[in-house]
Amino acid sequence: MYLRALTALAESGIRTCSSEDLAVAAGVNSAKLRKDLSYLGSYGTRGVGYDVDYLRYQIAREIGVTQDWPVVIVGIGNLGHALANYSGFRSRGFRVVALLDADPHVHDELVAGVAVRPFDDLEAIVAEHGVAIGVIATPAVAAQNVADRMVATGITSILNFAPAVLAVPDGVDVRKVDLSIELQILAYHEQRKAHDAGDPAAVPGVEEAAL
Amino acid sequence: MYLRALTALAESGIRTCSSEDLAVAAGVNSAKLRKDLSYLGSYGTRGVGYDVDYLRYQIAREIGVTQDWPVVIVGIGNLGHALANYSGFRSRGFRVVALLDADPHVHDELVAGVAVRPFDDLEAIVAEHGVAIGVIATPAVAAQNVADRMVATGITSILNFAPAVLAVPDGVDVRKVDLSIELQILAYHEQRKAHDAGDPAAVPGVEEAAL
DNA sequence: TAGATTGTTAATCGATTAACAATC
DNA sequence: TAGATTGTTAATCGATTAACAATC
Repeated sequence: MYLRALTALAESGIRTCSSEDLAVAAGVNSAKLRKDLSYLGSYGTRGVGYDVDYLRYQIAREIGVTQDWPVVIVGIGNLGHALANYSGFRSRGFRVVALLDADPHVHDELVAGVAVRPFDDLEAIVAEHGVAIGVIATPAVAAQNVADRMVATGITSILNFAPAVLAVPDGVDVRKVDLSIELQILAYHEQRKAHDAGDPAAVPGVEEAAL
Repeated sequence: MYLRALTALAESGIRTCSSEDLAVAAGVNSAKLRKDLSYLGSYGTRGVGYDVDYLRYQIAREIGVTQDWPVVIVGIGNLGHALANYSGFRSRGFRVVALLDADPHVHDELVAGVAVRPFDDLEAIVAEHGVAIGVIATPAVAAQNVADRMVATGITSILNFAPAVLAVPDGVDVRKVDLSIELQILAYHEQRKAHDAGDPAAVPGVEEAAL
């Protein structure tokens, strides 16, 4: 987030910024920002602030954004399509080297210039490209099996879009993105707003303190 | 998450479960689960556990999943397409009532059976359908303007897929999903793994304690 | 009654933030 | 030197979890 905010600052011609400036741009508290940056090193100047380009470079180097990361996407439904075409991945060093799907009907179809291949090609593709990161965009029922196969082939990081809890061995990182839970959380708060406004259709709720 | 885990349990024929069972299914600690449920009420039976269907009903009622939520999606690129087609929304009570885009080239195009309309139709659509939730799937530069217009029309919950920090008034909820930051976090950990394994190409990192 | 499991308390843990000495 | 701002400490806050009395 800080990297992104710094890039935006640089693009608007700003060469130097204070922790307060950057914190506002990133939407966080400035003390938190300074503490976070302190884990990377001491890249600011007291009384002056941070050199935008220099800090950008240091953060980019630290988080490995300079490397090229080959990625496979499994499950080429609507979401898989969108992910394959998502420009934000490519521009941040992620290269989609293969799209896999268990359904033969979509095989050889071109998505974002890449042909969809059978899921059983996973091992060969991971070995060929040195893939470390896999993306799961399958239905929930298929996700654990896909994860198991990914782990068996040596993938150690998984981005899971399927609404399922994955069991993986130690040393494998899983991050989960659940689009409909995000909407549900918003809907819950909407309902609470209606309730607080005295709408009689709203149900009695839990303690606000718990939220 | 608990609701989803309970649904999965119910579908596999399980009628009763302990907090430990449900915690495992949801991927959390059982003490946390019991504490979370305690905010809703006291729906378990000591010595026995929870009735799956009863607890499902209570959670569903509490989070408002029984209601129908009209939603507008702004920005019909790849991601907007995928979101419009995403079956997980419809099945959880979210109804996409309109797709909006500023680009006239995509107007009247049918996506998931819904015609894309001009962004300027926002006010009319929100008023007509009583929309409270908006989804932003535009490029980052357009996001703040879209959010401002949404807020002006009375939308009070925004799901933001654009990589931008949105400024909104108090009382408006924003949730942000940033797909490439998720991948970047995985890539960061991958880099750390390579570093810890002694790969000389890996850069020196921050303290593990900070992660 | 004995065993099991909840609901809740209190302890622990970690993240956030205010405050300020260091220093440009 | 005076003003500004970092880097870091210590306080605060909130979330997680262990432990256990309540009770089925």
